[in-house]
Amino acid sequence: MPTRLPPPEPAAAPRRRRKEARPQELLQAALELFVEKGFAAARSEEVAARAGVSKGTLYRYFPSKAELFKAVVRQNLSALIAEGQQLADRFDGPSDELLRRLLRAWWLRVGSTAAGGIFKIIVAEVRNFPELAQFYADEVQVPADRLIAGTLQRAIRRGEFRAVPVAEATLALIAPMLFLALHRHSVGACPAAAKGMDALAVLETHLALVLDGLRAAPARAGAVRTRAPGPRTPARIA
Amino acid sequence: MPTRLPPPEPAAAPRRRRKEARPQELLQAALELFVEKGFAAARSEEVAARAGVSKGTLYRYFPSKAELFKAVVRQNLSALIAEGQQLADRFDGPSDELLRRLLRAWWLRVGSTAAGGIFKIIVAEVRNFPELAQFYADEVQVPADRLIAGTLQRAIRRGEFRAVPVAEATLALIAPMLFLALHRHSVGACPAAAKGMDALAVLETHLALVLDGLRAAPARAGAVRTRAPGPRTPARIA
Amino acid sequence: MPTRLPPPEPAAAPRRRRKEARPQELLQAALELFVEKGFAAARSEEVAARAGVSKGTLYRYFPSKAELFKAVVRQNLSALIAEGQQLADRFDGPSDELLRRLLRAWWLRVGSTAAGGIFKIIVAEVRNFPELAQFYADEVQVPADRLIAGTLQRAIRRGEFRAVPVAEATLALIAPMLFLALHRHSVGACPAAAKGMDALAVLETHLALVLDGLRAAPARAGAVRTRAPGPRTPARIA
Amino acid sequence: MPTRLPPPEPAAAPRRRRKEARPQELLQAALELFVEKGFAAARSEEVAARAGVSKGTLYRYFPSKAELFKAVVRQNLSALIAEGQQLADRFDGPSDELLRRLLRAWWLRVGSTAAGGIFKIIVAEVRNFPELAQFYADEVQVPADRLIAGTLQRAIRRGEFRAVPVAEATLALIAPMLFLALHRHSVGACPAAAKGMDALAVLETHLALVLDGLRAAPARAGAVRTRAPGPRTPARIA
DNA sequence: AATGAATGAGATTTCATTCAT
DNA sequence: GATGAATGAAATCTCATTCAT
Repeated sequence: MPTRLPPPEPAAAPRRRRKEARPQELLQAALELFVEKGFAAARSEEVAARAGVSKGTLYRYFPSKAELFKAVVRQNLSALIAEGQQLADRFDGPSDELLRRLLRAWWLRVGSTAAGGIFKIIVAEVRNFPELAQFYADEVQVPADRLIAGTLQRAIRRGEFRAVPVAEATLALIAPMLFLALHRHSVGACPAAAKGMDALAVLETHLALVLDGLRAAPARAGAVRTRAPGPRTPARIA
Repeated sequence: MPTRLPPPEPAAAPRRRRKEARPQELLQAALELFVEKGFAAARSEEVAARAGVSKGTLYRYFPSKAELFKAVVRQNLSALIAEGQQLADRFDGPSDELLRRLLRAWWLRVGSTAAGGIFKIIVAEVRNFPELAQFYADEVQVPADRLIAGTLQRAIRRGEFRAVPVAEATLALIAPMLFLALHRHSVGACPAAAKGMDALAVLETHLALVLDGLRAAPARAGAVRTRAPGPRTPARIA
Repeated sequence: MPTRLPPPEPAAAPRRRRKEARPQELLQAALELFVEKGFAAARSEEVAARAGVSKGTLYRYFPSKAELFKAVVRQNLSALIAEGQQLADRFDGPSDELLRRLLRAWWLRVGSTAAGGIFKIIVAEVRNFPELAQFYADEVQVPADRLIAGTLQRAIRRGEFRAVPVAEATLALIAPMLFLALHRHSVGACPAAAKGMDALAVLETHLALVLDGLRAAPARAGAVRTRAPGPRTPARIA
Repeated sequence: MPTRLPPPEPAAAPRRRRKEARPQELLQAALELFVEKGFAAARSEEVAARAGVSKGTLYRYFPSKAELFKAVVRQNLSALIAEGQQLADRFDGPSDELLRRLLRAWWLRVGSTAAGGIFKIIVAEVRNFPELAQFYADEVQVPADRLIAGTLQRAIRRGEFRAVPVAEATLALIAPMLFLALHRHSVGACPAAAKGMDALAVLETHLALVLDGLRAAPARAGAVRTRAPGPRTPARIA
């Protein structure tokens, strides 16, 4: 649970200690505010105010709003992906176990926290800020995709999963988790649309279903077709 | 079917027709632009320009940007939901067939078209525009939920589906579709992150897996647990 | 003498007429303010206010402060240079007469008016705004130099002037005029340093001296050496 | 002699010397930066950085940016003027020789060095900083004018020069030199407008011409009129 | 004495909305 | 009815100056 920042604490914290903690405090405030309002709508000044400093101070630490956002992304997503990749590299148990671990860790540390809101921002504003689009692709999308798709391929290679199309399966695997994260920070955060729901329950249901469907065993053959025979509409994801 | 706006002076269409077609053209232009840029970032003037009229004219038809957006939502989502509800009300075949029809229609007419971008806008900006949040909840969320959740309940009542928690299952059912729609209009539209993928393939895979998992039959009992026994983290969707 | 703009004149001028006069009024206000404060220090809002409109209106007509400045330069300098070039092209009297006409016209229409202040701005800020530097070089410096240097060469070709180094002579010719223009808008405009002086007297003195010195006749040979024999310090103008 | 600042840690200079040299280094850095960017646009922090100290230290030595600038002016201009005045006071050779010495010294020690850039600053920014205007008038303009005008009067009194209007002649005398100094630090420093030219050649040409014209001898009477008989336009230098 | 963290006024530019023509 | 000129509230970012350490 993201702990609230303590109030300014006028004299308690000596200058020196404050200064070292500043970037952290600013990043935390920025994460919160970006998630609440989005990148464009979040005002730098409010980020600063929430971290208990003035506008000018924010700019001492981060040269622009865009760089501030990048720092938020790095702090909250990059580390986790790197850890996941390390785990995957040395893991030698069954692949579905690896997948479960990766996805659960993601949910616990990202999806269910404020960091999950970053995806809302990306989804919402990537088209308006090409610089951020590129950054996100390089810093998050590519490594994360390599991690999950790589794990699926490992599973297929080891005969644990059927030979499914990897890109599509990757998306099907993570879509509900991302969607839940998105939801929590948008409609789910609105009084108007509030509707209590157990996110973890949804996720577990989803995971159970999908991992089950991926399994190599020929159980109930034909019941699950990887590729539907329907009309080939050209609905390609750009 | 969404057609491109004609260039400023289409000799074919006499002035009379243009005038009557105005609202349509404005709505179409607004849909496109809102989806491209988002609600806040789309400029009224550009909407007007894209519809071939002036800013002032736009305001003659819609009293504010917010009302324009509402009209876009009504035109593109409300009608489909109503149709779906009508279908559900008089349908008496198997429930999974009904669900397939509803979801396929949604994909064909919303998810795979510009209208699907409305969800991106909602996800991104509800929190910044409470008025829109309320409107969306009333106009889309509640009726759509009633339609899908109602169908699930019908299926359970008729013994076609197992007794799953309806709210969670509804979400798990629609999440990947919404997610794909979102994706198409955000990361998927960015050159930086372009990655060809067959959306329909993802959807069919997903539908097959999930509907399969929902079925009442005791097939491979235990393989799919509706509720995971793991630690009950309080990760409730707000 | 630059006539002051009339006060806003609330109802007298109909919307339409105002609109057509706007760019002119804005350019006039911009010229005045740029000359008073310099490019960087002049505030867009004050330019607008001086033209009797609001900040936003200024930006309807000129997309940025830099473009506004360019428009001011074009209006006040480019036209005169072009006229001068035309005169030179069809002039067939004695070259010193041509030079006198060119320089007097410059003084009357630029040097002695607010437009002369543009040189102050260029001198002061060209290094801080490379975009303006390039613009000025292309739009003013090169054509003006061609005009004057060309005239000197014509004079030399026709045997009217001695074979002086053209570039240096061009500078020596215009330096005092530019300097006077500069002076009028800087130190000369300060109460602290006010010192009445007859600009035209200075100029005529200068012209007389220099044109006299340039003449081809061998009068008092040696009295005026084009190039001093002193130690060749490498004091080259960059 | 202006030497480049040493890099941050010059082993050769012990801490002691550094400390004593501080004001010098700061003044040198300030001169360079003021000349490059102008008074308003030069950032205090960059001055400090260029002198190898921190912002705070700069403020320890000079209480404000304006005072720093004044110190730069005093160091670079006042001394030379005082020297010139001393020379003039005890000089008893021909006046044109005195003038040549004064102007050449000025060019060698000011016009051709970074100090010459101070005039660019004055020209550009006096109007925006009345405090500096007053300071400059008192500290530079008045004494310098007294020196040159005094010398002219001496020459006239001694019958060496004709009875020219002193103020105008003073200006005509120094204008090209100032102009060249200005030029070197503005347009001349811009790659866009670079045009090699021999500054000293221009100056010598000018000096030769003007001193020649001033001479008392009735040489070629009428060729050089001190005051043109043309229409008396009221083009007075403010 | 020296540092550099902090401040906050201020500058350019954007855009929803109004309303005279 | 249609137009587009005009407004002015914001929002990002800069920098001289102060002062705790």
